[in-house]
Amino acid sequence: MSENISGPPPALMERLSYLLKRTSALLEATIEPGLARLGVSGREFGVLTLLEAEGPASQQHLASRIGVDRTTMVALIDALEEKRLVNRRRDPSNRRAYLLEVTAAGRKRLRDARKAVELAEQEALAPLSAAESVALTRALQRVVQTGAIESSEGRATTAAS
Amino acid sequence: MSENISGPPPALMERLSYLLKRTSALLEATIEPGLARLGVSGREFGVLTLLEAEGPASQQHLASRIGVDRTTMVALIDALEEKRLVNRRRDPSNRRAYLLEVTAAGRKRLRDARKAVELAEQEALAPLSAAESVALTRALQRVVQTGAIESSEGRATTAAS
DNA sequence: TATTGTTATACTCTATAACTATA
DNA sequence: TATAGTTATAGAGTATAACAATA
Repeated sequence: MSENISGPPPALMERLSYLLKRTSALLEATIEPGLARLGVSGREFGVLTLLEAEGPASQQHLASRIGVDRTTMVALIDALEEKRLVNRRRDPSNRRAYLLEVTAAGRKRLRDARKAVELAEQEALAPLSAAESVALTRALQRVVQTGAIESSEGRATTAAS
Repeated sequence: MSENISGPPPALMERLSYLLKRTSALLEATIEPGLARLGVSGREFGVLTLLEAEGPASQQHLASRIGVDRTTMVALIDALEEKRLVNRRRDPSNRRAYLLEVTAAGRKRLRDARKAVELAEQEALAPLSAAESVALTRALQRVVQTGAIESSEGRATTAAS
């Protein structure tokens, strides 16, 4: 009947796993509203980013790149296609597969979404100096890079958005 | 039929949200096997840590501290109680509530689990220098601390383990 | 009337198995 | 026989609603 505005548990603030999960959730919560106003989810933003960067690709390719099953990809692309942000074209050289491509509207939407995401990222990183933010990003990049190499000898790990 | 050992998409490696999610997933994947061998999940480890640090507490208190619903807490405590790691005692001053407490076996298990977690954390952070690891932890702590303050004016965000 | 723990239930997310059309 | 996309379905995880005991 008193201490209800708790704040994060000090006992967990030294646990890197907790810090990462919580920071990730925090950033996602900061990002999602902005993206929602633009009519895309975090994951859709990831798919659009990937598709623009790595050219026309099949659903399967995209799925493996993003770390989800190909069956999960179906609904994702369904939604993006319905919003006219992505196009399904048959691959002439393999008519089982699609060549997915970002539409003009999709590229425009992606630019706006990227701005919204970058704004949210800056907001979440407000307590850090510019140099610290860069250091954080670089550190995470190295961990992911190394971890990805090692886990390619074992099971694959997920993550989109 | 060639580029199958992909690695992380460069297009997403500048996205902090992606880096955080992926690092978090990577670390969790590194931690879980070690904890599994000790018979606890990541979330159970979090509950034990919290309970040891913040003394006897009710399920509701614990749930709000960890950011889950009180109904979710029931099964969690059921499992910990069945393993004799946590004890349910009625609160004499409020017989609706429990006073949950870590058993002696629970404290022992927690010590072992903490060692396993710290080992996994070091493994995941191997590509960073000691100074960089500390900087990463400190940076995340500040982001979480600040973010927690701001989101207490809005909705609560989750994260356990 | 409100609160703690509980259960039943529904919802979300994701993967596995099985089908189709292509190869 | 294998592969790309699809569908149906099942499993994990979580929350909402409703109930009993207590306040």
